[in-house]
Amino acid sequence: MLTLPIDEPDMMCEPRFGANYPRETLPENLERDLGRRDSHEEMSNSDMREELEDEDISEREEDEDEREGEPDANGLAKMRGPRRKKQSKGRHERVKVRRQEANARERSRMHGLNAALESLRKVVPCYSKTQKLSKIETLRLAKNYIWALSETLSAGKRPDLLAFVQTLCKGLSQPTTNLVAGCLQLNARNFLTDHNGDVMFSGRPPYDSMYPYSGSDVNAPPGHSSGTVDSSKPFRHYNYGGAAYDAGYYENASPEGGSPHLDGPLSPPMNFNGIFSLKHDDPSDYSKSSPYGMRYCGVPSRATLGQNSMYRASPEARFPYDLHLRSQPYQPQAEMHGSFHN
DNA sequence: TAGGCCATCTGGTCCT
DNA sequence: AGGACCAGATGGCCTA
Repeated sequence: MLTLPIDEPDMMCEPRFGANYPRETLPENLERDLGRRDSHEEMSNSDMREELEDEDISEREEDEDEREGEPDANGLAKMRGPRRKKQSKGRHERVKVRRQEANARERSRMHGLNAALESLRKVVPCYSKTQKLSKIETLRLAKNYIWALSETLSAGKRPDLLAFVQTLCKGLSQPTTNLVAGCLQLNARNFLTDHNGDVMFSGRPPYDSMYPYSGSDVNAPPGHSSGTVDSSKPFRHYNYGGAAYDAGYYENASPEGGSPHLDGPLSPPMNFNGIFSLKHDDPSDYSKSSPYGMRYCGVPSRATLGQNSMYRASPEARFPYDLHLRSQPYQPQAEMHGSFHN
Protein backbone atom coordinates (compact mmCIF):
# COMPACT_ATOMS: atom_id res chain seq x y z
CA MET A 1 0.00 0.00 0.00
CA LEU A 2 2.90 2.30 0.51
CA THR A 3 3.70 3.98 -2.71
CA LEU A 4 7.08 5.09 -1.55
CA PRO A 5 9.93 2.85 -0.50
CA ILE A 6 10.04 2.31 3.21
CA ASP A 7 13.78 2.05 3.38
CA GLU A 8 14.17 5.74 3.59
CA PRO A 9 16.82 7.19 5.83
CA ASP A 10 15.86 7.20 9.42
CA MET A 11 12.98 9.58 9.36
CA MET A 12 12.23 9.37 13.00
CA CYS A 13 14.81 12.04 13.52
CA GLU A 14 13.07 14.42 11.24
CA PRO A 15 10.97 16.97 13.02
CA ARG A 16 8.41 17.10 10.28
CA PHE A 17 7.88 14.03 8.24
CA GLY A 18 6.05 15.58 5.39
CA ALA A 19 8.51 18.38 5.12
CA ASN A 20 11.20 15.80 4.61
CA TYR A 21 9.96 15.07 1.16
CA PRO A 22 11.34 17.59 -1.24
CA ARG A 23 8.96 19.39 -3.44
CA GLU A 24 10.71 17.84 -6.42
CA THR A 25 9.14 14.55 -5.46
CA LEU A 26 5.69 15.93 -5.53
CA PRO A 27 5.02 16.31 -9.23
CA GLU A 28 4.93 12.55 -9.60
CA ASN A 29 2.06 12.37 -7.20
CA LEU A 30 0.70 15.59 -8.34
CA GLU A 31 0.70 14.55 -11.93
CA ARG A 32 -1.26 11.52 -10.95
CA ASP A 33 -3.88 13.76 -9.48
CA LEU A 34 -3.72 16.21 -12.25
CA GLY A 35 -4.06 13.42 -14.75
CA ARG A 36 -7.67 13.06 -13.65
CA ARG A 37 -8.46 16.56 -14.67
CA ASP A 38 -10.21 17.08 -17.91
CA SER A 39 -8.30 20.23 -18.66
CA HIS A 40 -4.68 21.31 -18.30
CA GLU A 41 -3.72 17.75 -18.92
CA GLU A 42 -0.58 18.42 -20.85
CA MET A 43 0.54 21.22 -18.60
CA SER A 44 3.29 21.27 -16.01
CA ASN A 45 2.58 22.74 -12.62
CA SER A 46 4.54 25.87 -13.30
CA ASP A 47 2.84 26.34 -16.60
CA MET A 48 -0.44 25.88 -14.91
CA ARG A 49 0.35 28.40 -12.20
CA GLU A 50 1.37 30.94 -14.81
CA GLU A 51 -1.82 30.41 -16.68
CA LEU A 52 -3.85 30.67 -13.53
CA GLU A 53 -2.16 33.93 -12.63
CA ASP A 54 -3.10 35.23 -16.03
CA GLU A 55 -6.60 34.07 -15.45
CA ASP A 56 -6.64 35.87 -12.15
CA ILE A 57 -6.17 39.16 -13.86
CA SER A 58 -9.15 38.67 -16.08
CA GLU A 59 -10.98 37.10 -13.20
CA ARG A 60 -11.00 40.33 -11.27
CA GLU A 61 -12.82 41.96 -14.07
CA GLU A 62 -14.84 38.96 -14.96
CA ASP A 63 -16.03 38.06 -11.50
CA GLU A 64 -19.06 39.90 -10.51
CA ASP A 65 -20.33 40.21 -7.05
CA GLU A 66 -23.48 38.30 -6.87
CA ARG A 67 -26.22 38.36 -4.32
CA GLU A 68 -28.39 35.44 -3.53
CA GLY A 69 -30.55 35.48 -6.57
CA GLU A 70 -33.23 33.03 -5.62
CA PRO A 71 -36.51 34.69 -4.89
CA ASP A 72 -38.00 34.14 -1.49
CA ALA A 73 -41.49 32.95 -0.74
CA ASN A 74 -42.85 36.36 -1.66
CA GLY A 75 -41.15 36.31 -4.99
CA LEU A 76 -38.66 38.97 -3.93
CA ALA A 77 -35.01 38.42 -4.52
CA LYS A 78 -33.01 37.93 -1.35
CA MET A 79 -30.77 40.90 -0.82
CA ARG A 80 -29.27 39.84 2.46
CA GLY A 81 -26.44 37.52 3.25
CA PRO A 82 -22.83 37.60 2.22
CA ARG A 83 -21.99 38.47 -1.25
CA ARG A 84 -20.94 35.44 -3.15
CA LYS A 85 -18.34 35.49 -5.82
CA LYS A 86 -19.27 33.81 -8.98
CA GLN A 87 -16.94 30.89 -9.48
CA SER A 88 -15.34 31.50 -12.80
CA LYS A 89 -13.79 28.63 -14.61
CA GLY A 90 -10.33 29.93 -13.80
CA ARG A 91 -11.07 30.25 -10.13
CA HIS A 92 -12.58 26.83 -10.05
CA GLU A 93 -9.52 25.38 -11.73
CA ARG A 94 -7.22 27.16 -9.33
CA VAL A 95 -9.06 25.85 -6.32
CA LYS A 96 -8.92 22.41 -7.82
CA VAL A 97 -5.20 22.60 -8.42
CA ARG A 98 -4.55 23.88 -4.95
CA ARG A 99 -6.58 21.06 -3.52
CA GLN A 100 -4.64 18.54 -5.56
CA GLU A 101 -1.36 20.01 -4.44
CA ALA A 102 -2.53 19.79 -0.87
CA ASN A 103 -3.52 16.18 -1.46
CA ALA A 104 -0.07 15.41 -2.80
CA ARG A 105 1.54 17.05 0.21
CA GLU A 106 -0.71 15.17 2.53
CA ARG A 107 0.17 11.92 0.83
CA SER A 108 3.85 12.68 1.18
CA ARG A 109 3.36 13.56 4.78
CA MET A 110 1.61 10.29 5.46
CA HIS A 111 4.31 8.40 3.61
CA GLY A 112 6.86 10.03 5.85
CA LEU A 113 4.82 9.11 8.85
CA ASN A 114 4.57 5.54 7.64
CA ALA A 115 8.30 5.41 6.97
CA ALA A 116 8.95 6.52 10.51
CA LEU A 117 6.52 3.93 11.74
CA GLU A 118 8.29 1.28 9.73
CA SER A 119 11.59 2.24 11.25
CA LEU A 120 9.93 1.99 14.62
CA ARG A 121 8.74 -1.51 13.75
CA LYS A 122 12.31 -2.49 13.14
CA VAL A 123 13.51 -1.49 16.57
CA VAL A 124 10.74 -2.94 18.66
CA PRO A 125 10.70 -6.65 19.41
CA CYS A 126 9.26 -9.08 16.90
CA TYR A 127 9.98 -7.35 13.70
CA SER A 128 8.91 -9.43 10.76
CA LYS A 129 8.88 -8.43 7.16
CA THR A 130 6.20 -10.93 6.38
CA GLN A 131 3.84 -10.15 9.19
CA LYS A 132 3.82 -6.50 10.02
CA LEU A 133 2.41 -5.20 13.22
CA SER A 134 -0.42 -2.79 12.72
CA LYS A 135 0.22 0.86 13.39
CA ILE A 136 -1.57 0.92 16.68
CA GLU A 137 0.06 -2.27 17.87
CA THR A 138 3.47 -0.99 16.86
CA LEU A 139 2.96 2.10 18.95
CA ARG A 140 1.66 0.11 21.90
CA LEU A 141 4.50 -2.37 21.73
CA ALA A 142 7.05 0.42 21.42
CA LYS A 143 5.63 2.11 24.47
CA ASN A 144 5.71 -1.12 26.44
CA TYR A 145 9.20 -1.87 25.22
CA ILE A 146 10.50 1.50 26.35
CA TRP A 147 8.79 1.07 29.64
CA ALA A 148 10.19 -2.42 30.18
CA LEU A 149 13.69 -1.36 29.24
CA SER A 150 13.47 1.61 31.53
CA GLU A 151 12.45 -0.70 34.33
CA THR A 152 15.36 -2.94 33.56
CA LEU A 153 17.76 -0.05 33.56
CA SER A 154 16.49 1.38 36.77
CA ALA A 155 16.63 -2.01 38.45
CA GLY A 156 20.10 -2.67 37.17
CA LYS A 157 19.49 -6.37 37.17
CA ARG A 158 18.94 -9.01 34.63
CA PRO A 159 15.26 -8.94 33.85
CA ASP A 160 12.92 -11.81 34.24
CA LEU A 161 11.82 -13.09 30.89
CA LEU A 162 8.18 -13.68 31.55
CA ALA A 163 7.69 -10.49 33.45
CA PHE A 164 9.45 -8.64 30.68
CA VAL A 165 7.19 -10.20 28.10
CA GLN A 166 4.17 -9.48 30.21
CA THR A 167 5.13 -5.86 30.23
CA LEU A 168 5.72 -5.96 26.51
CA CYS A 169 2.31 -7.45 25.87
CA LYS A 170 0.31 -5.26 28.14
CA GLY A 171 -2.63 -3.86 26.24
CA LEU A 172 -1.75 -5.63 23.04
CA SER A 173 -4.26 -7.63 21.08
CA GLN A 174 -4.23 -11.37 21.35
CA PRO A 175 -2.69 -11.87 17.90
CA THR A 176 0.12 -9.49 18.77
CA THR A 177 0.59 -11.17 22.10
CA ASN A 178 0.85 -14.44 20.25
CA LEU A 179 3.35 -12.86 17.94
CA VAL A 180 5.51 -11.70 20.79
CA ALA A 181 5.21 -15.11 22.37
CA GLY A 182 6.19 -16.71 19.14
CA CYS A 183 9.18 -14.47 18.78
CA LEU A 184 10.28 -15.38 22.25
CA GLN A 185 9.41 -19.01 21.75
CA LEU A 186 7.07 -18.93 24.67
CA ASN A 187 3.71 -20.50 24.97
CA ALA A 188 1.24 -17.68 24.64
CA ARG A 189 -1.18 -19.42 26.92
CA ASN A 190 1.20 -18.86 29.76
CA PHE A 191 0.44 -15.19 29.77
CA LEU A 192 -3.13 -14.57 28.90
CA THR A 193 -4.59 -11.22 28.23
CA ASP A 194 -7.59 -10.50 30.35
CA HIS A 195 -10.56 -8.42 29.36
CA ASN A 196 -8.78 -5.28 30.48
CA GLY A 197 -5.90 -5.99 28.22
CA ASP A 198 -3.69 -6.82 31.15
CA VAL A 199 -1.41 -9.70 30.69
CA MET A 200 -1.57 -12.21 33.45
CA PHE A 201 0.50 -15.21 34.16
CA SER A 202 -1.57 -18.32 34.09
CA GLY A 203 0.78 -21.19 34.12
CA ARG A 204 4.17 -22.45 34.84
CA PRO A 205 6.89 -20.46 33.24
CA PRO A 206 8.21 -22.30 30.28
CA TYR A 207 11.75 -21.98 31.34
CA ASP A 208 11.35 -23.27 34.83
CA SER A 209 12.69 -26.54 33.63
CA MET A 210 15.68 -24.78 32.25
CA TYR A 211 16.17 -22.59 35.29
CA PRO A 212 14.81 -24.49 38.25
CA TYR A 213 13.90 -22.63 41.35
CA SER A 214 16.30 -22.72 44.13
CA GLY A 215 13.51 -23.19 46.61
CA SER A 216 12.13 -26.48 47.78
CA ASP A 217 8.86 -26.22 45.91
CA VAL A 218 9.86 -26.37 42.33
CA ASN A 219 6.30 -26.01 41.10
CA ALA A 220 5.52 -22.74 42.75
CA PRO A 221 7.39 -19.54 42.26
CA PRO A 222 8.02 -17.36 45.28
CA GLY A 223 4.91 -15.53 46.25
CA HIS A 224 2.59 -18.24 45.05
CA SER A 225 1.06 -21.03 46.98
CA SER A 226 2.32 -24.46 46.29
CA GLY A 227 1.03 -26.00 43.14
CA THR A 228 -1.41 -23.25 42.32
CA VAL A 229 -1.08 -19.97 40.61
CA ASP A 230 -3.31 -17.08 41.34
CA SER A 231 -3.81 -15.67 37.91
CA SER A 232 -5.55 -12.63 39.27
CA LYS A 233 -2.28 -11.30 40.60
CA PRO A 234 0.58 -9.99 38.62
CA PHE A 235 3.19 -12.48 37.81
CA ARG A 236 6.09 -12.25 40.21
CA HIS A 237 9.63 -13.15 39.75
CA TYR A 238 11.62 -16.25 40.14
CA ASN A 239 15.08 -17.25 40.87
CA TYR A 240 16.76 -18.89 38.02
CA GLY A 241 20.24 -19.70 37.07
CA GLY A 242 21.29 -19.13 40.63
CA ALA A 243 20.60 -15.39 40.38
CA ALA A 244 18.19 -13.75 42.76
CA TYR A 245 15.63 -11.31 41.41
CA ASP A 246 13.44 -8.88 43.15
CA ALA A 247 10.02 -10.23 43.78
CA GLY A 248 8.75 -6.73 43.37
CA TYR A 249 10.74 -5.94 40.34
CA TYR A 250 7.68 -5.53 38.22
CA GLU A 251 5.33 -5.09 41.07
CA ASN A 252 2.60 -2.72 40.04
CA ALA A 253 4.28 -2.76 36.73
CA SER A 254 2.18 -0.93 34.26
CA PRO A 255 3.17 1.04 31.23
CA GLU A 256 0.00 2.99 31.81
CA GLY A 257 0.83 4.04 35.30
CA GLY A 258 4.29 5.38 34.87
CA SER A 259 7.44 3.98 36.21
CA PRO A 260 7.62 3.70 39.96
CA HIS A 261 11.36 4.04 39.74
CA LEU A 262 11.42 7.11 37.61
CA ASP A 263 10.23 9.82 39.84
CA GLY A 264 13.20 12.05 39.43
CA PRO A 265 13.78 14.65 36.82
CA LEU A 266 15.63 12.19 34.65
CA SER A 267 12.76 10.09 33.56
CA PRO A 268 13.18 7.60 32.12
CA PRO A 269 16.84 6.84 32.73
CA MET A 270 18.44 5.90 29.46
CA ASN A 271 21.99 5.20 30.42
CA PHE A 272 22.74 3.05 27.44
CA ASN A 273 26.45 3.18 27.74
CA GLY A 274 26.51 2.54 31.42
CA ILE A 275 24.57 -0.67 31.65
CA PHE A 276 23.55 -2.00 28.31
CA SER A 277 25.68 -2.53 25.34
CA LEU A 278 23.22 -0.93 23.04
CA LYS A 279 24.19 -1.00 19.44
CA HIS A 280 22.11 0.41 16.69
CA ASP A 281 23.01 -1.68 13.75
CA ASP A 282 21.57 -1.84 10.36
CA PRO A 283 18.44 -3.94 10.58
CA SER A 284 19.95 -6.49 8.30
CA ASP A 285 22.57 -7.14 10.93
CA TYR A 286 20.24 -7.48 13.84
CA SER A 287 20.38 -11.20 13.64
CA LYS A 288 24.12 -11.04 14.01
CA SER A 289 24.75 -8.42 16.54
CA SER A 290 21.57 -7.13 18.06
CA PRO A 291 21.86 -6.77 21.79
CA TYR A 292 18.26 -7.84 21.97
CA GLY A 293 17.79 -11.26 20.57
CA MET A 294 14.14 -10.67 19.95
CA ARG A 295 14.69 -8.63 16.86
CA TYR A 296 14.19 -10.04 13.44
CA CYS A 297 12.46 -13.08 14.63
CA GLY A 298 10.56 -14.82 11.93
CA VAL A 299 7.02 -15.83 12.54
CA PRO A 300 5.52 -17.88 9.77
CA SER A 301 1.87 -17.21 10.35
CA ARG A 302 -0.68 -15.51 12.49
CA ALA A 303 -1.84 -18.86 13.79
CA THR A 304 -2.63 -18.86 17.43
CA LEU A 305 -0.03 -20.51 19.52
CA GLY A 306 -1.45 -23.49 21.23
CA GLN A 307 -0.21 -26.19 23.46
CA ASN A 308 1.31 -27.93 20.51
CA SER A 309 2.72 -24.81 19.05
CA MET A 310 6.09 -25.02 17.48
CA TYR A 311 7.01 -22.09 19.64
CA ARG A 312 6.43 -23.89 22.83
CA ALA A 313 9.51 -23.81 24.92
CA SER A 314 11.18 -27.11 25.32
CA PRO A 315 13.79 -28.13 27.85
CA GLU A 316 16.28 -28.10 25.05
CA ALA A 317 15.39 -24.58 24.14
CA ARG A 318 17.78 -21.88 25.06
CA PHE A 319 16.70 -18.79 26.85
CA PRO A 320 15.50 -16.99 23.77
CA TYR A 321 16.31 -13.64 25.08
CA ASP A 322 19.62 -12.08 25.62
CA LEU A 323 18.89 -8.76 27.18
CA HIS A 324 21.76 -8.75 29.58
CA LEU A 325 24.04 -6.58 31.53
CA ARG A 326 27.54 -5.90 30.52
CA SER A 327 28.71 -7.00 33.87
CA GLN A 328 26.87 -10.25 33.50
CA PRO A 329 28.15 -12.01 30.45
CA TYR A 330 25.49 -14.22 29.11
CA GLN A 331 25.45 -17.17 26.84
CA PRO A 332 26.54 -16.54 23.30
CA GLN A 333 23.91 -14.97 21.17
CA ALA A 334 24.92 -17.13 18.26
CA GLU A 335 23.10 -20.06 19.79
CA MET A 336 19.75 -18.51 19.23
CA HIS A 337 20.19 -16.48 16.14
CA GLY A 338 18.95 -19.26 13.96
CA SER A 339 15.59 -19.22 15.66
CA PHE A 340 15.05 -15.51 15.13
CA HIS A 341 16.17 -15.16 11.60
CA ASN A 342 13.48 -13.86 9.35
C1' DT B 1 -19.95 -11.24 5.18
C1' DA B 2 -18.44 -8.47 9.02
C1' DG B 3 -14.70 -6.32 10.96
C1' DG B 4 -9.98 -4.62 11.00
C1' DC B 5 -6.55 -2.10 8.76
C1' DC B 6 -5.03 1.00 5.49
C1' DA B 7 -4.47 4.84 1.95
C1' DT B 8 -6.43 8.71 0.30
C1' DC B 9 -9.30 12.77 0.03
C1' DT B 10 -11.10 16.67 2.22
C1' DG B 11 -12.12 20.70 5.02
C1' DG B 12 -10.87 22.99 9.16
C1' DT B 13 -7.42 25.02 12.24
C1' DC B 14 -3.07 26.78 13.50
C1' DC B 15 1.31 28.74 12.55
C1' DT B 16 4.85 31.29 10.00
C1' DA C 1 -1.32 33.41 1.79
C1' DG C 2 0.42 29.08 2.06
C1' DG C 3 1.92 25.02 4.37
C1' DA C 4 1.66 21.67 8.20
C1' DC C 5 -1.22 19.18 10.94
C1' DC C 6 -5.40 16.94 12.22
C1' DA C 7 -9.60 14.28 12.15
C1' DG C 8 -13.64 12.54 9.70
C1' DA C 9 -15.30 10.14 5.62
C1' DT C 10 -14.80 6.78 2.19
C1' DG C 11 -13.57 2.84 -0.33
C1' DG C 12 -10.40 -1.13 -1.09
C1' DC C 13 -8.16 -5.20 0.60
C1' DC C 14 -7.67 -9.04 3.59
C1' DT C 15 -8.93 -12.45 6.99
C1' DA C 16 -11.69 -15.14 10.21
